[in-house]
Amino acid sequence: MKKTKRITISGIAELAGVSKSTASQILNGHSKKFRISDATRDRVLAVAAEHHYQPSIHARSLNVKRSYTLGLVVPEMTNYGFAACSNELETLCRENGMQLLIACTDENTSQETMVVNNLIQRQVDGLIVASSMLNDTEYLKISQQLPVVLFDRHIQDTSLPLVVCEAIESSAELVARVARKHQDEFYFLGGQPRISPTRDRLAGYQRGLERAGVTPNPEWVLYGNYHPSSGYEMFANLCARLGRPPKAIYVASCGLMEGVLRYMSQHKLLESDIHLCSFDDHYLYDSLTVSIDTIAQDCKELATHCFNMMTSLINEQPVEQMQSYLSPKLQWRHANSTQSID
Amino acid sequence: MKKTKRITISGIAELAGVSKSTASQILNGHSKKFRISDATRDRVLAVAAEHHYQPSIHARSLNVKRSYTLGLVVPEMTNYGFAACSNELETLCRENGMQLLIACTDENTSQETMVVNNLIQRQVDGLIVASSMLNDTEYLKISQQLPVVLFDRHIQDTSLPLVVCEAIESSAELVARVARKHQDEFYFLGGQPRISPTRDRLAGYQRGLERAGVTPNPEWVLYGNYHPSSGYEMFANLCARLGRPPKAIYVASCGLMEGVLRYMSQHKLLESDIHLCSFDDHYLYDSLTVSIDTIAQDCKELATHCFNMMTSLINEQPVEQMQSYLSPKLQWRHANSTQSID
DNA sequence: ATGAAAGCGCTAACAA
DNA sequence: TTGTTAGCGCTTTCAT
Repeated sequence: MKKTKRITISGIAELAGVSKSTASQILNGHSKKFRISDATRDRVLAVAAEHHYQPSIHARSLNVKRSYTLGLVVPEMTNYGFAACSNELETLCRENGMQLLIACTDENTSQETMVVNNLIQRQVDGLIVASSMLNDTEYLKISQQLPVVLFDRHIQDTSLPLVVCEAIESSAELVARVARKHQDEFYFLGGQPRISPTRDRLAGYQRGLERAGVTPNPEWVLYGNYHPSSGYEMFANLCARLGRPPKAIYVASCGLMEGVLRYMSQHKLLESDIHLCSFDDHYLYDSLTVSIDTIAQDCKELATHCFNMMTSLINEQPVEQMQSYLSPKLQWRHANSTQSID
Repeated sequence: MKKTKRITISGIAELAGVSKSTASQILNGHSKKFRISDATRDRVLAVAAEHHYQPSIHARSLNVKRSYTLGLVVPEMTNYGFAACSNELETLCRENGMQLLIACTDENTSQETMVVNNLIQRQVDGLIVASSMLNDTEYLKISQQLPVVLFDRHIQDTSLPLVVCEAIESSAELVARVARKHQDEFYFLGGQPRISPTRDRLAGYQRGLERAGVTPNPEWVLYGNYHPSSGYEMFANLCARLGRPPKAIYVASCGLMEGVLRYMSQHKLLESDIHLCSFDDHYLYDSLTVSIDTIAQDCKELATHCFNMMTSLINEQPVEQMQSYLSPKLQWRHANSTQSID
C-alpha cells in the first residue's frame, strides 16, 4: 500500500502563492494581528481546506515548548473507577485541544517508572498520576521539569499537587454504622499495606470500629495488592481459616471486591448473610444478589479537579488549592441501614 | 515554578566531546554498525545516563517517517469491553515501544470525525477504530495515507482490514436455545439499527427464532443507541406498553444491559422470572440476582489480532487474513440451560 | 501587508 | 572511527 504523503505548509504556501510565514500566520488565526489582506487569507484558507491540510504536531512542538498533550498514569484501565476518570479526562482534553496519553502500570513500580519516562520523552505538558510508589522523590524531580498532579492516591505526606477522595472519615462513618451490628467480627481486606489507599481506608476502618465501641482485632486485617486475584485469594484464605465465610467485611477497593465476588459466586456464597462493605461503587452493585454498602467516589469531579489544576499549573497561573480532598458519598444498600447520611 | 530545560543531544555531544552524529549513532545503539570505539561509546552513554537524557520524540518523528504511536478510537472507555481491549492494546503497544493514543466518540459520528483528524494530525502510525459510521468512505480515504484497522464493528460490506467477533451464528445459537422455552414472546433490544453490531445481532436473533420454530414478531424488535440510558428507556417503554416485564429478551450489548439492569433494580424487577440474554459478558454477571446468558467476546484475542494486523500493515508485511472473525464463547447462566455448547 | 531566514532536536548521507 | 551537512515541518523575529 503506497502511502500518499501529506501536504506541508510549504506546499500550501506555494499553491497559494505566498510564503511559508504568511501561510503560517493565517493558519494559526493570526491574520488580524499581522494585518494580512482578506484576499490572501481566504486564498490560503481555501487551498488548505481543499487539500485537507493537517499541520504536523511534531514540527510544531519542536518550536513552541508545548506538545498539547497530557499524560495519565493509572494502574489498570479495566478498573471501573479509573476507566471513568480516564473517560472524563479524555473528554476534557479533547474539548481543550489537547490529547490524553494513557499508560498503565499494573500496580508495578518499575513499570510505572518506565511508562512515566516514556511519557516524558513524548514531551507531555503535564502528568496526572495514580501512583503505586512508596515515596515521591521521583515525582519531585520530575515536577521540576513539568507539572505533576497526583490523583486517587497520595504518596506519604507529599507536598506535590494532589486530588484525592477523602477516605478516612468516610470509611469511619461507614464502618462505624455497620460495626454496631457486628461487634464480634469485622474484617478488613486491603491492598499493599504501605500505599495511601490502604492506609487511609484502614485508618478509617479502625476509627470506625473504635467509634462503634468495638475492640479492633489485628487478625481481622488482611493485606494483598489491588489486583482482583488478590481479593479472591485473601477471601479464599479467610474462608478456609474460618471454615465459613466471615460475618462482616470492609473491602478497600472495587478491584479487590471483584475477586471477593468471584469467589463468592463460585462457592455459592452469594446467598449467605455476610455483610459486605467496600470503597468504590459500581453501577452493577444495584443488581447483585448480595448487598454492598459502599463509599462512592465522584469520578467526574475527580477528573475535573485534576484537569483544572493541571491547566493552571501549565499556564503558570496561581492555584488556590494545591491539594484537594473530595468528599465521597455513602451508598447504603442493606435494608437495615437505608437511612442515608448525606 | 521555573522549569529546568532538558538536555539535548547537542548538549551531551558537547559534554562528551564528540559530534552530534556520533552521539546519535551511539544512543540509537548503532555503535557496532559504525564501528565506534568502546571508549567513546561508554563516555557518551555515561554522560547521557548522568544527565538523564531523554530524546525528543518530536524531533525524531520529524525525520523518520514514524511516530511510534497508534491511535485507538472507541465509543466509550467506560464500556467494560472497550476498557479491556484498550488495556490490552496499551500493554501490547508499550511492550513494542509504541504509545497508544485513545480517543472517544460517544457514539457520535461528527465527534468521530473530529477525533480521527486529531489523531492523524498527531501522525499516528496507524488507526484502530470501533466506528459508529454508516459508511467507510472516510476511512477508505484515510487508509491511503496510513493503515486503518476496523474492530468490534464493521461498516457495511467494507473491504478494509477488520477484526470483529462473529455475532450472527453465535446469537442464533443462543437465541434458538432460549426461544424454545419462550415461543410466545422474545424481545430484541438493539442500538442504532444501521450499524453492524445491531444488524448482525438482530440477524442472529432472527435466525435463532426461526431455528426454534418461532414466528418472529416485528413488534419484538426495539432500536435505540448504545448508550446505557437508551437501554433503560427502551426497557421502561416496553414494560409500560406490556404492563409487566417481558418474558424473554435478547439485549444487543453490555452498555444497553446496564440500562436494563438499572431499570430492573429500581423497579424491583430483579426477582422476576424474565429470561435475560445478552451480547457481551461482564465479570459481575456471575454475582447478579438475575441470570444472564451471554455471548462473551475475548477482548485479549481481539486486541492481539488488531495489533498484529496493524504491525504487519505498518511494516508493509503481507497479511494472511485481512478480515478476521473471532469466535465468541456462549456463557450459560440459567439453571435449565447449563449444558455448554463449546 | 508579506517575505527571508534562523532555528527547534534529531537522523542520515556523505566526507574525511 | 568520527565529523560535517542538510534537511524533517513549522514558528517567529526581523526586514522590507
